[in-house]
Amino acid sequence: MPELPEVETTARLIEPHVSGRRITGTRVFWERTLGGDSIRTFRRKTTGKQITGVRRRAKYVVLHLEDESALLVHLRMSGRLLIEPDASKPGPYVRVALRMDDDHALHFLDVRKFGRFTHVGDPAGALAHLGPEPLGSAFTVAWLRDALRNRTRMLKPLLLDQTFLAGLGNIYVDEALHRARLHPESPSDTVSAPKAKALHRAIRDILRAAIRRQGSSFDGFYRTPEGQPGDYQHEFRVYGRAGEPCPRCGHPIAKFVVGQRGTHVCRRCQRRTSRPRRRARPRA
DNA sequence: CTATGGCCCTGGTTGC
DNA sequence: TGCAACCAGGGCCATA
Repeated sequence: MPELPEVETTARLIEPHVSGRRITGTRVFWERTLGGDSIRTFRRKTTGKQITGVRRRAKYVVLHLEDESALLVHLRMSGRLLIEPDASKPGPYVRVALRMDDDHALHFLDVRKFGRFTHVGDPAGALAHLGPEPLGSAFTVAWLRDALRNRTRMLKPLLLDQTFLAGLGNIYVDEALHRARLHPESPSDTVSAPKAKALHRAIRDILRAAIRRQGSSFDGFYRTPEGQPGDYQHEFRVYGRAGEPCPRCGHPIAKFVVGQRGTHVCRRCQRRTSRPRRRARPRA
């Protein structure tokens, strides 16, 4: 599923095709993709506007418009952005199509309709609830160590919480926890300082490597805007490898559910830690 | 603050 | 073989 590396790749690849272009026409084929606006309202807000820049924040592709508003694109499960010749008629799963002033169009495809293509007047405000970027300067070892210590949730749900840290999804969390030898169900405040450091490094290394490989493709959904699959799935150590030997120790990879998410661990490498039991009161 | 569960969706997989 | 039930999955919302 598209997570930070896939969204980053998408943003980078569409940027040269849409930055500086003007939107000359908007078509919407599934209204709920707009996340609240009616088709009429959305068309009014976007048609004629110039796209001044493309960025990524968390798992959003942000298309900045000339009037300081923006389009927030969230790929969710199955969304994709494509650059198409304007003449081409939208394929079966296209939910939104923006015609550009250079005879190309930006298509938002989304089989499962979970994705969003939303216009917001104040992008900074709309994104303000998100946690730090894992590859940004605010995400330091010290920040992570302290942030983990100040919470009590299980590690995996916490790392998936976009208001805690922005951009990780199910795949890269499983990979990072395995790399750092941490158990997804360990309470975050039981993570030692050295482990926090290892987790910090694992997250950054994995995300950077995945971006270098243009993300991960394994279920027929994610492709770059150029139609190419990513390559990072070949580097998975635990995700989707239930029953296979752990690449580090050979112990079979286990799969179970944590916080309603399929979760992959090596039970030998990743030992669950728990909070010290309340000491029983010595009685008389 | 944390945990749980439902909802949104569809195509692919599983079970009978 | 055919068909229905089931499942994955990110974010959001309601509830406890």
